[in-house]
Amino acid sequence: MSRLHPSLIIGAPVFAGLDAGALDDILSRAQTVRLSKGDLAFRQDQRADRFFLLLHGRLRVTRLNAEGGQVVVRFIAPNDLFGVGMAIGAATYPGTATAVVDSLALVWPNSAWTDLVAAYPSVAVEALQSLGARLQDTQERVLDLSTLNVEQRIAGAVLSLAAQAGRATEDGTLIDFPLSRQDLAELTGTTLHTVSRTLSAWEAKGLVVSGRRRITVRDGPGLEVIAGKN
Amino acid sequence: MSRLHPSLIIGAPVFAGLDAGALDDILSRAQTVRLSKGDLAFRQDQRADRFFLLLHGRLRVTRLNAEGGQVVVRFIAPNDLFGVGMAIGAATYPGTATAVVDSLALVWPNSAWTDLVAAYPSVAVEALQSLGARLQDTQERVLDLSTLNVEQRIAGAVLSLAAQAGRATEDGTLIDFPLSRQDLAELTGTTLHTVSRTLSAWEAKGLVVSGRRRITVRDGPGLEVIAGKN
DNA sequence: CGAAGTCTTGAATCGAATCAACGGAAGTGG
DNA sequence: CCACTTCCGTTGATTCGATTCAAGACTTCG
Repeated sequence: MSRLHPSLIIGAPVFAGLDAGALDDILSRAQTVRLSKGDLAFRQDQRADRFFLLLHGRLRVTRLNAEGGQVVVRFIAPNDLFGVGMAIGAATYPGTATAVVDSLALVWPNSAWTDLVAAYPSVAVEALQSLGARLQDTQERVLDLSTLNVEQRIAGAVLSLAAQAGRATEDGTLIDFPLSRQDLAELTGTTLHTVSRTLSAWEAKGLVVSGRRRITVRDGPGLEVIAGKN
Repeated sequence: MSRLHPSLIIGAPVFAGLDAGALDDILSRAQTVRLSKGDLAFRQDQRADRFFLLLHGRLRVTRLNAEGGQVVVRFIAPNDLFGVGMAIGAATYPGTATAVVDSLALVWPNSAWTDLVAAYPSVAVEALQSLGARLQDTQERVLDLSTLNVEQRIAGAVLSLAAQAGRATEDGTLIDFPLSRQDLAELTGTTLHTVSRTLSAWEAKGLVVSGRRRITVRDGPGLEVIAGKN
């Protein structure tokens, strides 16, 4: 097996501020996993015995309830740490992580977490910050679900995805991974029908251009007015 | 100022496993705050320069959005750490904490956090776990808001409050702090009207007994059937 | 005792889900 | 490479749960 190069993880916030030796040490405990489109990194309720860092691609994390209802918890971008059940004291993964495009990740056994935190305390601090940011986001989502109507929530979700994964094109900002109406519905607590109608209406007004699993934002400020967060 | 006794914080999970000397050291940096019913521990968007541990009483944390919509983020119980903006990298408090009964808390300046984490690493680990549990709860709430109807959500909220703050009485399990219809509505993303109708219907079926800011669960299993999480 | 806060209940309305049918694009296999 | 199937999206019609509007009763407290 070939050595992994430190440049792989130098951009990851969790490992920010560590020197080359530390990065080497951290990498020496990792393995790489390829995930083809549709493959799972882990499944909900499975024993959480490994954690991951996404190097390339995009993953969707979903969570199911007893009656079969499903929500999209989040989309994982490169340099995001995920599946850290151990660090937060969860025995099993709270959701299912699916590759939405061909992806590449690093994996560590859970035992490495304790060692890493002990050897490099900044890792725990960074993990705490990133967890805090996720808690904030999730609380914001509860607020949105409780106080905004469907159109406002969809606008907010599209804007935040465009900010997270936008790529400039001649048409506007393209959300740079395949995103279905169903995905957007599960992200905003509505149905694919309502999402479809909403996007059609926006397209008629020139706010977005959208197609099969593709959305391009043409008029961000216009969407912000709809989202009504300021 | 009189010395604070270690027994005050011995029950707090964040400080679990520390010896008497450590607890003394930690307490020596703290001050106590009394909060009368209705007082605020901190206000949303205020600079987060202190963090707290609740010793006695109950606090409600709420969060407002731009249009004046409000949700209850959580209720804080004794031994809970709260207002830890600093640890999670937030410059300001993300919500407002109000005492719902006369309460007593310990306060530390933010600067103490860095020192504590450095001197007692288990504090960071415990904080990570408790933050993880809160993230889980909040994600569960997103799932509930997205997939359950109002009656199911209210049932779930009542059951979880009874589990968190229940006291056995001859009538059943009383939620042991003042909880208005409005509070429950802001916790479940509905209106006080719908909560009132729902509780009235449940009372007619013998599932609960409720009155002004009081709810007693008479038939927990009955509510669990309604909540439908199993 | 008056005033503010909390709760209840009826009636009307409305936003979004559901039901239903179809069109088109992408992937699969012979 | 074409036929078939599956997946994804659109749009209309209908229904329904929950909000909104409205009025009044009860409780607590200064």
